[in-house]
Amino acid sequence: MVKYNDEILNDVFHVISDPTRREIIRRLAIGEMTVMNLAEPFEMSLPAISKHLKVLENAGLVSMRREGRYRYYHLLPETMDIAHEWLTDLRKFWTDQLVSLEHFLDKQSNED
Amino acid sequence: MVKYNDEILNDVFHVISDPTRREIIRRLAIGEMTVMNLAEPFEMSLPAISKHLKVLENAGLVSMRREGRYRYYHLLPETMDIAHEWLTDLRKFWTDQLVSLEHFLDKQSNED
DNA sequence: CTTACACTTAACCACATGGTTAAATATAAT
DNA sequence: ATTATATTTAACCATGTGGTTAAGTGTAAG
Repeated sequence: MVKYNDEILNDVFHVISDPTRREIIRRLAIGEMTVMNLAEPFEMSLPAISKHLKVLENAGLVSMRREGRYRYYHLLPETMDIAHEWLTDLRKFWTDQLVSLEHFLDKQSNED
Repeated sequence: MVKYNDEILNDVFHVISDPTRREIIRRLAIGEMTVMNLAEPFEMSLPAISKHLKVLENAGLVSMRREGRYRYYHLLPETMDIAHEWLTDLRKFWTDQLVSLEHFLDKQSNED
């Protein structure tokens, strides 16, 4: 059994369960961006975006560099890879089991 | 841009951000199980497990069949596939951009 | 040095979450 | 019929979440 860091998974999945944060991530995947720039398409106050960015940063999904009064945020893909890996491994697992489960359910319904 | 169902993603990622529910999913990936059986390794009341199962069920990640007084829960992989796909697509996206970002950051640090 | 700009922090609010115990439901066993 | 078993529902509680507005911080521009 592969060892996963449960706390990282808690954080990452929680982070990406919010649609605003998913959109932020998707936009940062295109390239780095300032907060102002990131916030622009959202109908939401700047502090709200700022909080989302902090959540993303604490989870290790983004980082930033300061340039004057601007802060350029960018993605840190490594952490998200852990989440992707968890899903990929699980997926592999259940697709193996799926056939036997279906056999079981078929047998089940035949017995009724 | 591929169309993702945002609400499904909200639900699925929220569901799997809880370690208890992840463990339930992992155990159900092995095969179907009764609630009692599922609850056994957790230091948690049965109602708590019951609630988790309801959350999983509402998100479309599990289903169950009744057999007498038992309820056998099993995975419904399709929904989770949507989450996996979202991460896979995003991953593809950023790995493409990664090289150019690193170039940019290198250029950046060289300019200091 | 004062004002504008790009943010973050603080204080607050309504609502959701994850747990609890106690009671309810439904089937099985005696 | 009565009791035991499997599970859910109800009522409750503490804590966390995602938003708000107002105030604070640091850099840039006039």
